[in-house]
Amino acid sequence: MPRPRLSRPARKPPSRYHHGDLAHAMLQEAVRTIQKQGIAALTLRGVGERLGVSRTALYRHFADKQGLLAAVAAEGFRMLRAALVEAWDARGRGREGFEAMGAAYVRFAVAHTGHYRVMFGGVVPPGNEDCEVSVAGGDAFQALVDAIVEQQQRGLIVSDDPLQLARYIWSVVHGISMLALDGLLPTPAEAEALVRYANERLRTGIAQ
Amino acid sequence: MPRPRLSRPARKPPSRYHHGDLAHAMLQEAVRTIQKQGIAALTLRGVGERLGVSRTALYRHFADKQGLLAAVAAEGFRMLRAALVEAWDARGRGREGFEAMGAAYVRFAVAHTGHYRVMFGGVVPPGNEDCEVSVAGGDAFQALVDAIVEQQQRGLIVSDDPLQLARYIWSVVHGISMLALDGLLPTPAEAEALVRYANERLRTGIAQ
DNA sequence: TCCTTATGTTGACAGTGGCAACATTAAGCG
DNA sequence: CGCTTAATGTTGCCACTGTCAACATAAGGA
Repeated sequence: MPRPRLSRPARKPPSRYHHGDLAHAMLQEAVRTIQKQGIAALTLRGVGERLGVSRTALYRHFADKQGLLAAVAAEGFRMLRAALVEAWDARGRGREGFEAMGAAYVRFAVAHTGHYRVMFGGVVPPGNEDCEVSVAGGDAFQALVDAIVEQQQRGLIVSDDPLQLARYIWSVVHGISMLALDGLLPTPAEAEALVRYANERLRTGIAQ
Repeated sequence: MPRPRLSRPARKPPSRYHHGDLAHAMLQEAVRTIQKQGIAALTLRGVGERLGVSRTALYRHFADKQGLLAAVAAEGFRMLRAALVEAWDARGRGREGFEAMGAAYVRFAVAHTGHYRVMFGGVVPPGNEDCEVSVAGGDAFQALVDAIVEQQQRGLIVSDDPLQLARYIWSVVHGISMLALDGLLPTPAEAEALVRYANERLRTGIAQ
């Protein structure tokens, strides 16, 4: 029940009826819920309630629950891309920066479980080449491709098809992230150790 | 409504009240549903209906929906393990067999989407070290470790910690599988090409 | 000022997982 | 054979969920 307005509304939350930036708040709350309790526990009613808003307010900002999840995935891919290029740039865009990129990937996955699980949980039905989440995902992948091409031009990496190389490397970091998320790498330290090991073996191969 | 029994029951389905092997049938039906329509579309009522059985019959064979999904995951891990050792054994337990193992992994993931999505979708809450699914998953992983150790003893693979090596290689094949499942590798042929490429780069590394 | 649009709310409905109580069959045992 | 008991399947019921339609409220331009 909406308690009667006691005094005239303050400046910052002027009305309490219109939230101001509900879409963003809902995204945040959805991510927090998934991170703490898993995707299955995400409830539109719960999100609304925790934000002090009605259960269907969401429909003014997202098409439906799928839409909310798609937005989470898209935001996740944008954040991932930012983390990747940041690591790559901050460490000199050389071999060191490239390895930092890998570490940044896994660190993102572990730190932002809520996003990551939605990004790769088969939640968004694949196919739509030009939907927001596909575009964001493609951009993140492209950051890796760009770094590979740059390394190839400096002769630091074999000059195979960059796309294939990128897929291969993406598989490695994504696989490590999944192992960590599924609790198969007990501690975060173990995850970082695996990343370091993977970087070494990635460079030199496993053949004797 | 159960239509009145017109003639005495035939031999094979003697009663129609007791199904005979309902647990197995439900597993099968659940997998089929997930494969065709995704995890979100899996409904206990739907499973029961499609099997000509009541909606709550499932509870005589599984604790709840989670239990059914856990059984799917466990069965998946057992099937995966069988596929891995079969490929490893059939191709001579050498380098060729080892690469066949990788190909078999990806082939399993692509062919059994229904199982694979449950195995790695974050559906089973991690932690329980000794639950059925954890054990089955550990066994599948162990098959890879064993193959690595055997290769190391023949001097075909660098003699690093086998566990770390196994995690690294598992990450590669799991990552490729995920890319394929999420539709990022358009055709199955493209997936196989990536596996072949990964095998080559896995051996020799990416450094120039 | 009034009208339009954006935003939030309430009521209602079908579908879902799950529990308790009941019905039906199979299986052991004299 | 008959009786008892456990296994298996069913129905009634409940709280909860996503979603839509209708309504309420606020913000902004004319």
